[in-house]
Amino acid sequence: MIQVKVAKVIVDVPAAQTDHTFSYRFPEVWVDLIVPGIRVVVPFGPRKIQGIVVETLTEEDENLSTKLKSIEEPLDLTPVFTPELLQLAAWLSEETLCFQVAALQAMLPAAMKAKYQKKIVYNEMEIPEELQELFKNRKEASWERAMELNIVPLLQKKAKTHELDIVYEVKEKNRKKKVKMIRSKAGKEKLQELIITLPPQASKQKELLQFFLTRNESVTLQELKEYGFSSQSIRSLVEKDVLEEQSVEVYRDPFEHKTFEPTEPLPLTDEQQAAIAPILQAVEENKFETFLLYGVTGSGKTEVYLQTIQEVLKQGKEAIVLVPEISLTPQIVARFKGRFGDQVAVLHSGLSIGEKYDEWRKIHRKEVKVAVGARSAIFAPFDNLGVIIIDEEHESSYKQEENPRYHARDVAKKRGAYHQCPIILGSATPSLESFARAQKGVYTLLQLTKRMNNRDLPSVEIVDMRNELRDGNRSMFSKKLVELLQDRLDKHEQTVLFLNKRGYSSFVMCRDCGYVMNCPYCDLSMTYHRATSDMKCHYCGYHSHVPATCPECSSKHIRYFGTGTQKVEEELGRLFPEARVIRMDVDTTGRKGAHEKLLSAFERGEADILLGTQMIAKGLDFPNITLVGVLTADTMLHLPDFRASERTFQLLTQVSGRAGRHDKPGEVIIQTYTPEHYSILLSGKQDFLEFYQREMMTRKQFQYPPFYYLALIHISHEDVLKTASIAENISHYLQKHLSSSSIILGPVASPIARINNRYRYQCLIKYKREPELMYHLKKIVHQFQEDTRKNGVYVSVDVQPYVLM
DNA sequence: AGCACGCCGACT
DNA sequence: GTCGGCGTGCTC
Repeated sequence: MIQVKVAKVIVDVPAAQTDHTFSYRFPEVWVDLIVPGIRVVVPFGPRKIQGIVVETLTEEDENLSTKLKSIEEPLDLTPVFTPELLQLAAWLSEETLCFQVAALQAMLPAAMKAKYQKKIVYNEMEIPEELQELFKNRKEASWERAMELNIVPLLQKKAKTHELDIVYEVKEKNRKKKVKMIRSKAGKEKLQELIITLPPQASKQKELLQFFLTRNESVTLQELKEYGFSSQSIRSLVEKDVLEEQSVEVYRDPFEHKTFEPTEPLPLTDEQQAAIAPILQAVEENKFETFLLYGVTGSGKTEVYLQTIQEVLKQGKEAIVLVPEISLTPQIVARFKGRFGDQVAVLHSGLSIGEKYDEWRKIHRKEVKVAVGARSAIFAPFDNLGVIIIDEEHESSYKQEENPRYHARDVAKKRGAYHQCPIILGSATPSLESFARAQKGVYTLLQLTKRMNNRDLPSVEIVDMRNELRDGNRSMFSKKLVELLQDRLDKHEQTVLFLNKRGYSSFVMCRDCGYVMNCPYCDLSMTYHRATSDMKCHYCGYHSHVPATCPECSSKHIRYFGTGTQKVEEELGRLFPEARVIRMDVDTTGRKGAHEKLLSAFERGEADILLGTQMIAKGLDFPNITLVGVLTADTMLHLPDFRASERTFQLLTQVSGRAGRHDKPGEVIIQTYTPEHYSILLSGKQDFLEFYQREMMTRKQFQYPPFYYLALIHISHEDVLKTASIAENISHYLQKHLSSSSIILGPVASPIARINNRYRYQCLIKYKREPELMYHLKKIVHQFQEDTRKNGVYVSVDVQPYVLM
């Protein structure tokens, strides 16, 4: 009996019908190459696609397996997934109900996602007249060109007779960056000899030889050119076999022009000492334990992380540090690079696809031991983890809002259990979920209650804007804030002004009838864009001109509610003409590196006031900031979201923490229309514990996390009635199959009732214990995914959702 | 997802 | 009669 090598492959086709392994044979010579975790190209129907090998086995050849197609080629030399990550992907797709490919894809840098290209290859000698236009004397042409020329049917006909073939190619998106290096192939004597024997007119070549007499290592082509050598003379010597040209793979270095000040471990305070001791013990004992490091802003959490990592490295293990997307400022990178130098890889959204790929490869090749990055860095392909740290653990950016809808915290726990290593969740304002777990003893609570060097927390004043209005102040700056701003300008100290833009998008309204322009396809008001001076829908991309008159009442009184940062900036200019203002928002930080540039300009004191949105709430740590102003504290408080209070408290506390972190004491002004609300009141006192108690009562009363778990089901369809009826069916199914202790809300129309002309309904499940839940959810999704194409219904599930819209 | 195959309407 | 519309089923 003949034995056949078979690989089970997950193919790169995200669809319900292909969400399983496909078996392929592969030749004996590839046994060492085709292993679980490697990417391959496989034939799939008429095309070639990428796949990931998840298992290999040897089978007896019983005709059956001879029918299998064969793997086309491997795409990697070593597996890109460790066995642990393959296992993790399987778990992830189970837990988040996503396709297996989606889970696997989420673990790789974007550069490794396959790109497909369709092309036409001509097989016979003479290209006929009617195809000249397409092929232009070459044997290959792109499919796009054929489409342009409108000759696809002709080509399909010719493909049947194999006069030509339609070929499907797999291409990698990103190539490795290579640099041309030149080195001498000959010995010194040979070079000397050539300098003498070459004809006198080859003077440049002689100079080049002279150069290589003094430098016998490789030199980059670029460097040679900088010395004034031409590619012509280099080429001549390469042809003479004296010099050699080789392509050497290099990393793109996002921090090329930056030096990181090396830092030494700082002496720990008693509190820090007490906090780090149990962590170090867990590291030493290889114990999987989750710590919640609750430390007020400026209490030195980072130093605890750094010294933990130091211990982990000493044991020859690796560390992952997660930081929230936007806060990964150079400041934080600098602290890790400064302590651990080139042992650190940085993975975050500010890097280009190529740069991320290179940083990822450093981990893959075991050239670094620490990965610092945003959410997806939790999948760093380490195989001997010693600790996982999640800084600002309450941040919502740790939850991915598209498939796979995972929370990095859950993945961290899964990996921690596998590697038997501790997890540290750090925050000045922990999420209620985490703090409740710490209270119950599921997590180990560690506290840092004092700021470094016993600096006081900034004094916070809450200003009631209703009083301001009553007193005739209609501007967005309270008298107190204006006063303090002037004071800081006089003292040459810096101010951070924070504008919570959410719920404030710039819309256009008719002042006579109150008409607001809505997107015709989505139930949303459209946003005004000053740059293009048109209206745009942020969900479907539809845009149109701003009407000159109101479409409803023909009034000419159309008003732009473009509140945002631009307007504040204008008003600042009016109030303080001498003030230098840096504005940070999506408009000014759009380009790569802009974010960083603005911040460092502010750090150098090139501006007096930094004005911005969410993005400036965290990570800022400049000594000269002594005033923080929050212009509208309550804009996010009234969002239809059970976490609105929590988010408000967290944000205000974080922002306040920006002031007075160094020698000078800080002041904070919080402007609000609801000063009596506990999340505003308590953030002013920086009293997390009190806030926690109050908010827990509310959550208990309204049956929300952490007292209940959530699962949200979305249903969408072009037809409202159809959507509602499917939602109704799903709700019935749940009522029938879930335990009576679970609460099923809905079906109701989603807060955004229509996007892209599809109506949206949702069902929210609140549950405490529901062992069969995943089974039922899977069943629901499968049932309706099955006829997605038949009837256009789309059903998706978000387990433990963060956004309920 | 893509692609091919197949079955119906409006054109040379 | 054929070109091309998109409904349906399959991909190891």
